[in-house]
Amino acid sequence: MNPLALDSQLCFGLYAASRAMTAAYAPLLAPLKVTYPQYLVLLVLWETDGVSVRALGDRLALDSGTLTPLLQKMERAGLVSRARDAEDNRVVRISLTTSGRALKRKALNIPKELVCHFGLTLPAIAQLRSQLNGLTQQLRAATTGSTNTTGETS
Amino acid sequence: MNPLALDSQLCFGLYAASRAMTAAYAPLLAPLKVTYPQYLVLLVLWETDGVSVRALGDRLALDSGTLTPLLQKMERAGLVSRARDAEDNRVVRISLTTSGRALKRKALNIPKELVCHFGLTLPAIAQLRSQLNGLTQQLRAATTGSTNTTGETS
DNA sequence: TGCGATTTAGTTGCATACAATCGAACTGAT
DNA sequence: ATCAGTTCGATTGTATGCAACTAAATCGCA
Repeated sequence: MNPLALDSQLCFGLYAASRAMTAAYAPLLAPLKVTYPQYLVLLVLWETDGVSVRALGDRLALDSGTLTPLLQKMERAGLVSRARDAEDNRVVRISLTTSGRALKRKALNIPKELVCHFGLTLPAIAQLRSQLNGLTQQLRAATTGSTNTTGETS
Repeated sequence: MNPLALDSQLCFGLYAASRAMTAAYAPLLAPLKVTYPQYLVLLVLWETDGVSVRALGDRLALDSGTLTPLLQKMERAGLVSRARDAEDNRVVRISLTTSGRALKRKALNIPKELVCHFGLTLPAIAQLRSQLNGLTQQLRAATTGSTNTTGETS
């Protein structure tokens, strides 16, 4: 069997599924006037308002090169405010505006609407998500810890 | 339970896993001097040389807006050649150069190297891939078919 | 045989991703 | 206090993705 067959690659399965998922979100996010990554930022802020750019980046696995322009757009859109931390002037804290908080109500039914299209049961989704999280952990360990070829879980 | 909890979202699991996978490929692709999407194009061409841009796009779920500049870069890099089809002058066929074909040998061990980092068994990978493919199908059906709820093929 | 609809690649504009780098702000050992 | 080292967010440059549109070529039906 060809080890380089496209359809045998888990990487391509992930890549295709991830983009298909983003495309599936697009029509649901359009009424909120936010993009998919902006929606992810909102998910974090709706859980924990006032996080630093750094904490946001840790949570979403995105760096400042991606987040800074994205957050500036959200600020211009009136969804969040950005302010230097008084304690530590290096830190920029992101806070929801009234408008950003209000958007949560319009987003509440998005998960349900999507699940309707999944063709999967809720437990199957949870199990898949769990597998993906495990895979992500393994990949990150293998990538950043590339000095460690022994396969240790650290 | 909060339906908008970031960690409960399958979408984020996919998004994070996909990017972690791309990051894991980076060091393995660096010696080949290709990016991850360019590697996917090569996987297709190593299977079927001389495909049209359209067929390539169908296979990878990418449109000409993404593929055209990417293929032009690969042409400048000497990996592929692009030529109009004599039969149908709208079609551009992508063919591997000698250099592009030779690269396959250097790529042969990439899948094995990555599996070593997965922390998953081969059957588990195959099963995960299968689930992801099914999910992708469902999402595409739900997305493209959303404008047309009547079941028309147009 | 015309000719409007369709198909194909290319182009443009916008929004991520991410590596590399920068400058300002903080930290800790001296 | 001081200064090398670190952390933080911003900036720059490159490479996707994708929607919307264009131009050329082909198709199909009256």
